[in-house]
Amino acid sequence: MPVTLKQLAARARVHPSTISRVANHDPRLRIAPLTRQRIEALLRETEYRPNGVARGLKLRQTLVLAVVIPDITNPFFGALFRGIEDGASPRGYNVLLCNTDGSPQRQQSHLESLHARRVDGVILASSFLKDPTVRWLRHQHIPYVLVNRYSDEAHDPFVGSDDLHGGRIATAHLAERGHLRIGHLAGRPTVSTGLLRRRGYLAALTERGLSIDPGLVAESGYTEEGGAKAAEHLLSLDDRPTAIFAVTDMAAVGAFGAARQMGLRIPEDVAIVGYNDIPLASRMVPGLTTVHVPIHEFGAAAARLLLEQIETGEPSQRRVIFNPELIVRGSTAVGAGPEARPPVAAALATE
Amino acid sequence: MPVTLKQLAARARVHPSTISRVANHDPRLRIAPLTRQRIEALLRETEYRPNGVARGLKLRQTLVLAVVIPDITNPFFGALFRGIEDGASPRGYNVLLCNTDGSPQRQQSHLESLHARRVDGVILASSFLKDPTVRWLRHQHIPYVLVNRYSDEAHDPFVGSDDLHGGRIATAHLAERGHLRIGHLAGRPTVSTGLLRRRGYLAALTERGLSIDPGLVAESGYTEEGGAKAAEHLLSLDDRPTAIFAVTDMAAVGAFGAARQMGLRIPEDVAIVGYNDIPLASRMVPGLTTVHVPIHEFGAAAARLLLEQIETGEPSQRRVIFNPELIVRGSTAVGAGPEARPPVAAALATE
DNA sequence: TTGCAATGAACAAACGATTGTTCTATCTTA
DNA sequence: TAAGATAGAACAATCGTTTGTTCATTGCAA
Repeated sequence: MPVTLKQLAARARVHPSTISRVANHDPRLRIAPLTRQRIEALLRETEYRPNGVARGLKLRQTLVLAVVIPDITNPFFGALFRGIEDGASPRGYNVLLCNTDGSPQRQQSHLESLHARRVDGVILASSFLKDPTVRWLRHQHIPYVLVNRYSDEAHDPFVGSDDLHGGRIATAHLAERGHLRIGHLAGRPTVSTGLLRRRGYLAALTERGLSIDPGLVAESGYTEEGGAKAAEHLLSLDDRPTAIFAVTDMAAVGAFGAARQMGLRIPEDVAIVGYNDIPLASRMVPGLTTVHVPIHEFGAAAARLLLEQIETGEPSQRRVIFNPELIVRGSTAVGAGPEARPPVAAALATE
Repeated sequence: MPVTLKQLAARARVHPSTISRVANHDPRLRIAPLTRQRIEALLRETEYRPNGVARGLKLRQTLVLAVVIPDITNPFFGALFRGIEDGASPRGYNVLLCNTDGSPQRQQSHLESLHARRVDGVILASSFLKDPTVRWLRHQHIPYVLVNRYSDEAHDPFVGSDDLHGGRIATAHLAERGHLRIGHLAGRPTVSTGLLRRRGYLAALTERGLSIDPGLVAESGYTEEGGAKAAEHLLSLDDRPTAIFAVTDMAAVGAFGAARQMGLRIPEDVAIVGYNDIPLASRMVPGLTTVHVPIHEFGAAAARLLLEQIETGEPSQRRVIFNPELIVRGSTAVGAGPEARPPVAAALATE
């Protein structure tokens, strides 16, 4: 068992409080130089470290944060977590990681457990629009920050990107490449990123005078499997899209697989754009054109916002919005669009 | 502030201990049915949850585990973490995640911090051979399990794969494909996986009667960048290898990039084998031949071993070793080896 | 020598739970 | 009816810190 203040006090023949004051460099402490030296030597010799649990009880702060995400296996959240840890660790915080797999129930039960542990704050990257869990967090006065997805436009501290704009530039890029039938692998409209990127997609179509075909929007969710399924559906349509904007890179990866499976070439037969610019995007062959967002920065900024609230004791409503940026790679290569070579379906359609 | 036992006691006009006993279903409690009902109603009404910090102090257990890894951004560790959480979460544990970036100093400072927090146990996936940090863990009587890498052959509870065998079958596979000059992107010999997979590589060469050329072993570490650099070096040699066994998939991914950069085709000009079978491996083009290990199982087994120690209070020395399995994919495709088409360097060498 | 200010350190009350022990009625039983 | 058993709940110590307050010395000035 690690040494306690009381044991040290016994050895030094002083009161535990005196040891505590020496260890904490209490400025109000008046102490004889010799006594101080004796105690300091003892502290070093025993490598005394205060019991964090007892300290947490007394000081009402645990120096623990929690991060709640859908799935750490998704590279997006790996990078996000690093950003958070890199922001929080130097300030003495440790970080709990909780995966929800997208289940609201697991999210709520994780949060209740975290609350019982008295974590100092929570970063939530798995929130839904109008999420009761977020309201619960607010109601419990637990400091929190939403990241990537928001829940309620105005009231939550939030770090993310302008998803509407991101969806728009991704889709506009495909339109500029000459694509007329652009499909969308969509997130659920109950999630802000899903809703906004879809809106951006629709806005871009309208702005370019392209017709909107609801049949070209397929809900994929944010996973590779979901992306593969939804893409397979779209690409099996009689007049299939010549291009697809996927709500996330992982969905795009699924679409890559589905297209390959169906013998379609990328970008010749179908162009694909993703979202997030995870490291995998640049490693694919061809490279995945995608909307870049500074994932690590998301995490770092979220940590900052959270620590700020913890330190001031005031809930914040600050929103940090990064500007998404299109990164063009091979999956939408020039000269491969429909203007260069009419896709199979288009050719058939002229019969 | 959440409600406390004392406040509830005041409202119910009983002693706090009575509330505690009702809340915990203390079997030794004798209580009037009406009083019990009154208290139970109060507990439900106020949604009382005991303060985990106070509970931790009194019971000397925090229900928190910690996972220490090099970098969660590496997909291997993402899957590992999920395995751990899936094993620990149903038992009421939350899990702290700490990244070391391979630095022994960060590892040690993380562990000291975790110890001060009185985490119930630690899963360490970033240990070195003869790691002073591991000795420190043992000395502090902190329950721990090493995973993937071990530190000291006999004395630590460990979950991993037979790396010697894995390195051997990976290399043997390349030899069977007809490769005579097989390079190795190696891990540092101060890490068990690095050392053993290298030994496996050497053993396979010897067994196949192939000559051992120390110049064909380049230290890459476990990152993509390291793999790229080391591969570039090997592939620039006058008599460059026609095949490469990389110590991990991430290093292999780096090698993929380097080969591409140099205009070499995979597998025609250079065949590549990785290790771990991360999801990325099957998504590469061509698919990456690799040594499969059950990563999620690693995590689940490590959690089991750790919880077992925590519950019995006895340090364990159990070792769970999984059998690695070769997964053959396009990066070592048949008919593309040197017997089918002499690689450039070999052709030049005949001049 | 008395009185008062420093000085140096002990005291004690939290923080919020858990749990062995003790106390006080009430009820049996002889 | 007195003694003992039992039910029902209070008491109190403890986990290891932190921190406002109090207490004893000593030193110095009057």
